[in-house]
Amino acid sequence: MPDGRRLRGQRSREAILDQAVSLASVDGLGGLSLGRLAEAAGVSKSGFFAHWRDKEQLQLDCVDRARRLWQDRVIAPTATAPKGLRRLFALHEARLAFYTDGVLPGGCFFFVAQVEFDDRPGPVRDAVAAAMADWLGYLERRVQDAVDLGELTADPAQLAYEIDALGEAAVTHARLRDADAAYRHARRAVLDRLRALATDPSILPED
Amino acid sequence: MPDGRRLRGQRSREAILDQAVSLASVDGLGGLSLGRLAEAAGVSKSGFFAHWRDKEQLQLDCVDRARRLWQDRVIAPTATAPKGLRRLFALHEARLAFYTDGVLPGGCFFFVAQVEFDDRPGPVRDAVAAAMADWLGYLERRVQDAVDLGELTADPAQLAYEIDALGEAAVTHARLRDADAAYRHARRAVLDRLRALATDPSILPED
DNA sequence: AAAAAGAACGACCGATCGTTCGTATTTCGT
DNA sequence: ACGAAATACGAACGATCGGTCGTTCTTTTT
Repeated sequence: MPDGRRLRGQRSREAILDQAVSLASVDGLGGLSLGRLAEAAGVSKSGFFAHWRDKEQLQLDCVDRARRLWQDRVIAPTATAPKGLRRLFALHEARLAFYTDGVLPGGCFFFVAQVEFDDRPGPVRDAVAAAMADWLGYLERRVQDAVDLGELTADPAQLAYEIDALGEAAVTHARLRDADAAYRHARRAVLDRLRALATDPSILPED
Repeated sequence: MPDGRRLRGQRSREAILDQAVSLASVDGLGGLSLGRLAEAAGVSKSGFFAHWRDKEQLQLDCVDRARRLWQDRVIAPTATAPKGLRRLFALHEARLAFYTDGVLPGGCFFFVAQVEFDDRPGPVRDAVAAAMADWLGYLERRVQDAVDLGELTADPAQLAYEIDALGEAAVTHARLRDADAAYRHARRAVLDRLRALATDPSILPED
């Protein structure tokens, strides 16, 4: 049980990590520079190495931190929605809220990370791939829930791909084109798709 | 009309540019290093500056080059398909073929570029945004064609967003998860969506 | 009280980054 | 034939990169 000196270290470690995830959501895990990170976190560059052996260790911890952030801000809030179709759509809306609320300045950590590392073998790529596999798997299981409840007729893997793709694209569309239109299209696309596959579309909102 | 010396210069300029687009499709326009680019293209690093004033000029030319590549390999081949719904789906299939054929080692230049520059103001961002606006606009007009022919009932901007999102996501899914499944899901998603909106679904393949 | 461990620092390292400069060679316009 | 222009080069520049080292101060452990 840490306190005193160790507590202070742990606090600054978390402050650095939060800054790192934020900066990485904009410039990527590679574009993240230790000098700029240290400056933004208010520590010296060498002080950084008291907490991480090298940049790669920080990157791996960033993936873990971003995972928990996603868990807390996207997955957890949907627990109040009724299991099945409505919770599935709540998941999509929570994701869009994550973007519109500006939780991360770059929009989505994993979106940047997977584009950056999908062609770069190594431990970081594996961690990103595992995180994406977990997320997609979670989506699939929520689709399966709705199927099991008789609310939906769908292939889970197929529908999970669609929901993820339609939500993810909102990040860049919002930044490079029209933000309102992007989120509106992303929401409408999944809503229409779910209503089309639903046994009883009336349990979902009309718009 | 260039020849002789000028011709050689133009050739090496194009060779460098092709290499740049290829490398940038993997590491991004920023991750692209002039040293590695020069080495890959077989010229000296300083020789590069005989063709471009600075890195930004190269990046802008890369955007232009990638646009023409997309035009030649995705848009042009769909000219043989019947106008309307079938040409719209042919466009999606041509895009997936662009990925599966491995035209660019990183999959899609613009995918990487837009993630990289959506938060970085400047001329390159503007060029990327313009290219994406052109592509999305083209998609919308092809949707509108199908609507005008009475083959489709859809909001062009909405459907264009969906088709683009469902195609784009295949790039990272193919690299980080299962390639076959990614392309299968991407194809199936758009096919199902178009068949659902079609006046006469039988003019599209069943699978 | 002594010793071990943790946090943080400034100074510095070699490598690489984008870029500039001077120069040599070759072809083009006149 | 001749000067201008284009192509390409090697060497070097300042800046920044990730990372190391030695040191100081404080806390924890023994």
